[in-house]
Amino acid sequence: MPELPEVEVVRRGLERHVVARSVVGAALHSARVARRHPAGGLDLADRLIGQRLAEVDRRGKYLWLVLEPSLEALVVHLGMSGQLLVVAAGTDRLRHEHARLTFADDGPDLVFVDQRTFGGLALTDLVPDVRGAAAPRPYGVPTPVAHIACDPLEAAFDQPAVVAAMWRRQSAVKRALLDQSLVSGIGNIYADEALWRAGVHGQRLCANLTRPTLSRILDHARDVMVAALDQGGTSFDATYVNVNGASGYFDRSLAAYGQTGRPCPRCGTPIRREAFMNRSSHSCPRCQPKPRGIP
DNA sequence: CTTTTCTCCTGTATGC
DNA sequence: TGCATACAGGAGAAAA
Repeated sequence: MPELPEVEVVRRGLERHVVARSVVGAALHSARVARRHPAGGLDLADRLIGQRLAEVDRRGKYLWLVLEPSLEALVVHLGMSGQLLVVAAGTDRLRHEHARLTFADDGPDLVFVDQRTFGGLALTDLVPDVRGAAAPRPYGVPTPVAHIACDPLEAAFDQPAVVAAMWRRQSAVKRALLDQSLVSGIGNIYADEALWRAGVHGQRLCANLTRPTLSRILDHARDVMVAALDQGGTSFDATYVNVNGASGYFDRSLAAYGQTGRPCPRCGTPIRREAFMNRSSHSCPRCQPKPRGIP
């Protein structure tokens, strides 16, 4: 699943393959891919044509291209299975292809592919970046990103403030890690890994943890995402931007996520899987004891 | 305001 | 073999 490291790998690929190019054609193949664009897919496509992709930026799992001359943003969210692929101009439509941009230079097309269709595109205004005001972005951020918190890799990420906000919460610490308005970029995989590294069960209440412990969990979240990014970067193929290529290699380094029944790398106890928030949580029964009152 | 639950989607794996 | 069911889960709307 694309979380922060995978999205960053895609951002770097776009920087290399599409930034500074001008859109000459845009096709949206399904209404659903533009469902977050209120004016609809035709409007989105029309407004892209003739624009230059001036810059690519990211916050958490959101990705966007700054358009010139309109100074709007093409916002991309990959959802669970979205991919941006750079393919030779004019190649046949791909399986699960939902959108395609073609360029004035007759170079490769940019294709949005998404099997489970939780991802999508939108064209929105750029607004001043309030959340990241400590390290402002020259173009600002797209409207749908304005309510998203900074991610742990941003210069403007204020960890003491995030720790304080978490500590005030009456909710499970894993729920807080997944709340993109508190800290962005963390999904189910890296939440489980960060909690395993910290030796904390995800159903512990934030308010019952110490602030140093919460801070340590965020440190681990950052560390594990940087480690994944380092490996994703090495698996990047020069000819296309591939989300699966980014996460595939790091799979071998996961200690908890998806490791049900395998020995905990720290103590050897089999990793358990539990249902939480309508998804799966993976943890070590010995290193991450459950809080009281949780069966 | 804060916190939780529900819904969207389809390919793959598993069970009877 | 065939059909039904569970599962993967990000994010926003709706509900509590």
